[in-house]
Amino acid sequence: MSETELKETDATQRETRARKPTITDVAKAAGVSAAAVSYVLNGRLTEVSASTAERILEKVRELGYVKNLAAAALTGQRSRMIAVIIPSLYDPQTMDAEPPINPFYGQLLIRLEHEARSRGYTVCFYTGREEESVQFLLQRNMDAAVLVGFSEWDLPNLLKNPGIRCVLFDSHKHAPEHGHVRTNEQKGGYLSAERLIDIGRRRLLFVGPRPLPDSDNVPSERYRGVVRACELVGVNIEALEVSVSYDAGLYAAQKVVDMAVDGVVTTADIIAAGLIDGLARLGRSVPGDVAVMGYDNLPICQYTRPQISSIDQGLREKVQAVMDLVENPEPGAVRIIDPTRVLRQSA
Amino acid sequence: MSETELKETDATQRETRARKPTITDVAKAAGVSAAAVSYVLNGRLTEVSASTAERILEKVRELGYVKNLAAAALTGQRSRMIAVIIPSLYDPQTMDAEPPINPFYGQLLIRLEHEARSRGYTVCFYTGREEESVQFLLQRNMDAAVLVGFSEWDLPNLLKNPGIRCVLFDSHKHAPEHGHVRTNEQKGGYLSAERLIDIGRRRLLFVGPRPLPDSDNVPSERYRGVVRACELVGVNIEALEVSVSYDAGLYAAQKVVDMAVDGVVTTADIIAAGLIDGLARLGRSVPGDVAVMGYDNLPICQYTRPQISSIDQGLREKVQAVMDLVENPEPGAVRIIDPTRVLRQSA
DNA sequence: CTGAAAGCGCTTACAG
DNA sequence: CTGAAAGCGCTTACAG
Repeated sequence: MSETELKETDATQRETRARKPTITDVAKAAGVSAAAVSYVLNGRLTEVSASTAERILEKVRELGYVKNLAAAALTGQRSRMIAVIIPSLYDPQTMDAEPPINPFYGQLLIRLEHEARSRGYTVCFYTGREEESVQFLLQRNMDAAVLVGFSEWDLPNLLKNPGIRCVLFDSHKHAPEHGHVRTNEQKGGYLSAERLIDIGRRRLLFVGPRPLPDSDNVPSERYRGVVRACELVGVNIEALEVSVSYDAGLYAAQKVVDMAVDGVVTTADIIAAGLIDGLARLGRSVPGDVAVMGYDNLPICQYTRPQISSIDQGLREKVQAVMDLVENPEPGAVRIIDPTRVLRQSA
Repeated sequence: MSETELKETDATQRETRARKPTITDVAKAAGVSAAAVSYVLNGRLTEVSASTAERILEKVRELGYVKNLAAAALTGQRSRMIAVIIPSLYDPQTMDAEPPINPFYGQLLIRLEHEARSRGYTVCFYTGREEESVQFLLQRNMDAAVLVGFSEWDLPNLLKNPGIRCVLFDSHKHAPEHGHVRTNEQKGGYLSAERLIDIGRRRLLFVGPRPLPDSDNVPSERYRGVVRACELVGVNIEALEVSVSYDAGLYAAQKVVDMAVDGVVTTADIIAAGLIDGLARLGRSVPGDVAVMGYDNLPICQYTRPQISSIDQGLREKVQAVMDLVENPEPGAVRIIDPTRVLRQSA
């Protein structure tokens, strides 16, 4: 019995075919081997004659064949999936997502997906605990994890796991095996304070997560920039520790009044939004009595009254840098993007 | 030569092992077959003795084994990945994501991921064109696609492809093969208009995407609810067509003044935010001269001055309903969630 | 209760 | 230039 006969028998036995055509279906239809189809699909044109390739591609179209990427990934290829991990989204205690979520993360996700897709990547999104995210990344065979804004957190399991490639985004900790993308935070702080000084403010307050003298996390770096700007002209500066939320800004308003400051550097637009509202409630005018700088340059800067002057962190560039490092990892690489100042009404 | 000897030879030949342990590695370490490991991993405890299971689990821990879900999915299992498709995120012409993105989508994504994860699903996120998304879903073997807010768009390739399970979110088109989750839009419109009427407004304007008499898309349904509320008390109502953005709201302000209305129903908080700012520029007070209702009850409702009274669409419940339908598909099912009214300052 | 075998859909050397 | 074979990591009947 010849090979051909055997094959035909096989074919007839499987009358009821799975809905989704496979590479084998295409191969049969085109009268070639699965290997040939694979070659054509992967652009290895030297391996197949032009006419066969043509025939194969026609069958691909005809059958509506779509490659199963999971199967392809199994043979040692990259999965072309990346995961965005945002640990700070939830209250770590309760893991509850109920309360105000900084709209910055939505922006980031959307921008990142756009850039990733243009390069042929799919983005998954994960907000669980660290230990679980290690499991997740391994299970799903992610090409890389983009770790967003972890500050004092340790992520030893993630960072040390040799099977996981990471790109640290807005994270101060240096991981020698991984890539890093961040804004020049000192410059951001400097630009912010400088504006307040330029418009004649002399009693400044920094409002945001606590800056630490011996840390290089985001708020600490920003504060450093603020201090630098102040020292240049001998202006007074203090710091008020609050969390990153609208309510925190609201709360800060009373302090601002008590301390009789005339200019505030915040570390987030949503803090600024809360502060502006809080000050209004206390009968203070912005920027008249107190000038306020935001940070991130989110759309909400336009929505508040007065509109928020802010620092744009160059998200577009940062997202490109992230994908560059995903595609061409450079262990220990640090990409630092310069922020710019966007003036509106609040300062 | 015995089987055992052969196996040992094999083992020694692969001294340099892949970093990530496989089911076979675990099997070898535990001295059982891969099948046994698989059974234990999948909780088929009847197939394996308790002592063997124990031994296997120990090795799993010891080796740090993590299952490759892609491989598992290959054997006909579900991938436990879902994709959130948001076609309306970009300008369909340019596919450019630059300009204002409604923060609602960020909220939705984050909530959905939370709910999905708690049920063991991973969420991917996709904003490409329809044709490409079909390809994407098939390639990635997604269990389901959550189609967010498509209105006049046709998605024939997506909806008709038998290989793709969809859950339509806030989409008016009825797809008999798929599940649907939406808000009771008529009620939302009704609640919004009712509030304006309650506070004595008699010249109302509906501001949002154009409502159509013969359509049951989101704005049309909301408008219907608005009209119903107005007819009950003989109040005048007109409609102004704008896109969903802050700038559109800003633009609408002049019209609102020209038309001398005293109450506005918008279809989105960001429209309301723009409108409020636009009215302020024109020297009108909100809610004094014009009362304004938002829609979605986003965090930004707190940030504006005055704060926006809005309609909460019950996102939490909706997200649960979506996942219910992902797990237990009911072709043609429609889950309708009732919205609630949240009063602040703007109305 | 346990193991060997076949298969999921793809890719990659390796012979012809 | 083309095809048969082995393998990726897992699961599932099917014999023992």
